[in-house]
Amino acid sequence: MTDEPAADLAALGRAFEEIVTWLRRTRTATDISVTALSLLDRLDVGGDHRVTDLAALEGITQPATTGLVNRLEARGWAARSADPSDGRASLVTITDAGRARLREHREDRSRRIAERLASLDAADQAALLAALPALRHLTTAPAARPTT
Amino acid sequence: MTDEPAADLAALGRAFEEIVTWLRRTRTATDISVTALSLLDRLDVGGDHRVTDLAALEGITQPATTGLVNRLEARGWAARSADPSDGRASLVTITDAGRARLREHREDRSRRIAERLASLDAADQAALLAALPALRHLTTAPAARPTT
DNA sequence: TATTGTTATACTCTATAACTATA
DNA sequence: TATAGTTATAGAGTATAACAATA
Repeated sequence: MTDEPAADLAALGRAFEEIVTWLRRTRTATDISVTALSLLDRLDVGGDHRVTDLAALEGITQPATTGLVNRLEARGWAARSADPSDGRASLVTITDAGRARLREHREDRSRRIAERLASLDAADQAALLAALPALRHLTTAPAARPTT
Repeated sequence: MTDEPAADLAALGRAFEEIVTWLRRTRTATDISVTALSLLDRLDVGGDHRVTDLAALEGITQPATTGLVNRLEARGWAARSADPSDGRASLVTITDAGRARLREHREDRSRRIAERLASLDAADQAALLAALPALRHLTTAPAARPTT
C-alpha cells in the first residue's frame, strides 16, 4: 500500500493496541471482563468446550481458566458437566442467563461502535467493513500456545 | 457495505475482541503489560505527561496510573519530575532504558504481525492497510472517561 | 507415563474511598 | 472549593508449581 512496509507494520500494531484501550475506555459494564465475555461468546457460538480448549483459545493457562469458569459459574452464566467420553475432563456450557448477559454486551458493544462509525466519513466506514474478513483471518490464527 | 449493518457492527465488535486475544496469545514478553507498553508509547511519541492525562488517555483511574508509573519507575523505564508550573502536578518521562524496552516491543510486535500478514492473500493485506487510517480515526476518540 | 483439571501461592492491574498538598 | 496526586484496601486476572484423578 505504501513503500514503507516496516512503518505499516508498526502502525498496524499500534492501531491494534489502541483498539484494546478504546474497548476498555468505552466499556460501560464493569461487572465482567473482556476475557470472560470472549469466553461466553465462544461457548455460545461453538457450544460446549473443555477447559483445556478454552484456555488454548483464549490464550490463558488452565488454572486461569479454572478461576474464570468458577466466577462465571458463581454468577450463573456458565455451568460444568461431566464429559461422558473422558472421566478427567469436564464440559463448560453457557446458561440461559449467560446468553442474556452476552446479548446485552453485544448490543452495548454495537452501540458504541455505531456511535464512533457515524462520525467517520464514508470512505473510512467502507474501508473498515472491507477489512473485516482480513481482520478475522489475521487473528483467528491456526494454533495456540500456553499450557502448563 | 452490506444490507445488514447490525450484523456488520456485531462482527466488527467481535473482531476487535479477537484482536485483544490475539495480542495476548502471541505476546512473547511477560515482563510488561499491554497498558504499560501503551503508556510508554505515549510518553515516547508525545513527550512528558501528567499522571491525570495519562489516566485519561489510557482509560484507567489516577490511582491505577500511580501504581503503573511506580512499577515503570522501579524498573528504570520512566521517571517523575516536578511540574514547574504547578506544585501539585508531576511530569512523567520515558527514560533511555524505557525507549530501548519500547523499541524491543515494537520490533517483536511487528514481527508477529508480519508473520500473520504473510499468510494472508494480497486482497486481505491490501484491505488491512487501507483500513489503517480508519482504525486510528475510530479509536483515537475525542475524549476520555474515568477520573475519581 | 501422559493428560485433564484443580489447588496453592504470588504478583499485576484495576477500582473506590479517604487523604494531603497546592491552586 | 477544586484539582493533582498518593495511600489504603479489595477483588479480578494472570502465572508457575505441585497435586489428584483418569487415560
